[in-house]
Amino acid sequence: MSAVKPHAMTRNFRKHETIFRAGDRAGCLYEVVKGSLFVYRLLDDGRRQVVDFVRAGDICGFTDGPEHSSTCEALEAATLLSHERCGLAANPELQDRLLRQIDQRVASLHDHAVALGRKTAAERVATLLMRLVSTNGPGHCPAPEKKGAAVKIHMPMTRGEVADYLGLSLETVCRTLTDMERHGLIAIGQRRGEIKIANLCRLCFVAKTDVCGRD
Amino acid sequence: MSAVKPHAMTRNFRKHETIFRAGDRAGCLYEVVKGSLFVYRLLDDGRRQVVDFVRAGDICGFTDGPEHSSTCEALEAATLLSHERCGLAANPELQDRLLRQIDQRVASLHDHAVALGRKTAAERVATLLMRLVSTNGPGHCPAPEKKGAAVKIHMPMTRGEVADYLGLSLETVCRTLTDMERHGLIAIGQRRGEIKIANLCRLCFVAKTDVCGRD
DNA sequence: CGACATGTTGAGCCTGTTCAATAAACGTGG
DNA sequence: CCACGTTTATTGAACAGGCTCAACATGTCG
Repeated sequence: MSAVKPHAMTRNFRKHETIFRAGDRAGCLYEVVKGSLFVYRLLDDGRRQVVDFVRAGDICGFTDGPEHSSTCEALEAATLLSHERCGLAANPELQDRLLRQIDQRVASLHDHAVALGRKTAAERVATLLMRLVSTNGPGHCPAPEKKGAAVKIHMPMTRGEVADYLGLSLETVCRTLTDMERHGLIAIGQRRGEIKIANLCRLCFVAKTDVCGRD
Repeated sequence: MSAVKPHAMTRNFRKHETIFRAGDRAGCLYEVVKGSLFVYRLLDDGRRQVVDFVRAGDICGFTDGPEHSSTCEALEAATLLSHERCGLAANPELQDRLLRQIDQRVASLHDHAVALGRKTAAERVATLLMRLVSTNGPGHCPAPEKKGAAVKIHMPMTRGEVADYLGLSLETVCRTLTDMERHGLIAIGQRRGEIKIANLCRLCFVAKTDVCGRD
């Protein structure tokens, strides 16, 4: 009903399609309905930092100033709801969701800063794997009912993308995953993006996420 | 007038006083009127990451879940407005300010992620110095009217705090600052926290902030 | 099936760390 | 205002984690 969501528009994106580019005029906020995106920045010499993963339920498109300073790309096929910023005032229901999103986004970005600033390569990789498990937001044990159980996860990004997210080199990500497999922490499937975590709690311990220790 | 700001309360904090601690129940948002704060997280082994600096006009206290996962401390004497979260719905004027803050906070956290993940020690230090110059938000040249001019700044934090913000060791921060002084980029004052930037554009170039290159 | 992208592994190097000693600045009380 | 203890800053030397460059293997998709 257009009365409820005055300026919302649904759009589908394929893997690797661009949602917005650094420099684009920033008129919209994007709400992920299905799939996932990632947001990155580039330095002129080509260095890249993935600053956020955005998943179903999350909102992105935030930017200071009239233009985007980051680029946003679909990590896998995704469905988005785009909301005109100018229609925000007239949409208190979206405002509500937006306010709830802030806490999640900020918490996620804080987690990321801790990983980038103070964690070792193994801790960073483990942290990411744990994040990929969690269906609940961060800050909750991803699977409290199956502590210590084995879980299969899908990692939709390449080693290079993981590296650029974790502030590591592609090779270090590779080596770290191989090491984890050697130590029996995970099993890397033959199909790309398939990883089996042998023991959640053990991985959580390596990640130093502090989440397991909270209860 | 209590009708305008139903649940707001002004409080003063001295340098190093704690605003909230990790684990505290998160009932309030804090708006900085004067001074500045910093927000950090600790790992159990003592590693610390400062995840955000919060300055006049900024809002902090965001957290996923019912408890704070970070600690917030006054960097220098500060005046804060605390707003009960439960009163937010009844305060559209604050909601507006809050929505505008999101863009700034997220942009600042993204900048920080780029620094932590992909910048060298010198680039990180330069980036911080540039941030301390800017009275305008990030994403704008801090002083477009005096490109290339000398500027005096006040750095209210210790080397250790800078290090924990930039994901470096205290010693590296020291050495980097000394190097910059040797190269004539900055002059470190005899009084603590006093730094003179010899040439803004040169420092901006070292910071690889991309801000100077935008126009 | 073949071409191309992605992933894995190795060797040597470099940036930033750690540990340790010294120096400078601050604040307090006389 | 100065002496003294404490905190913060600086500098040096050796080490190490992660990077770079390079070769090779494995998947994937047309």
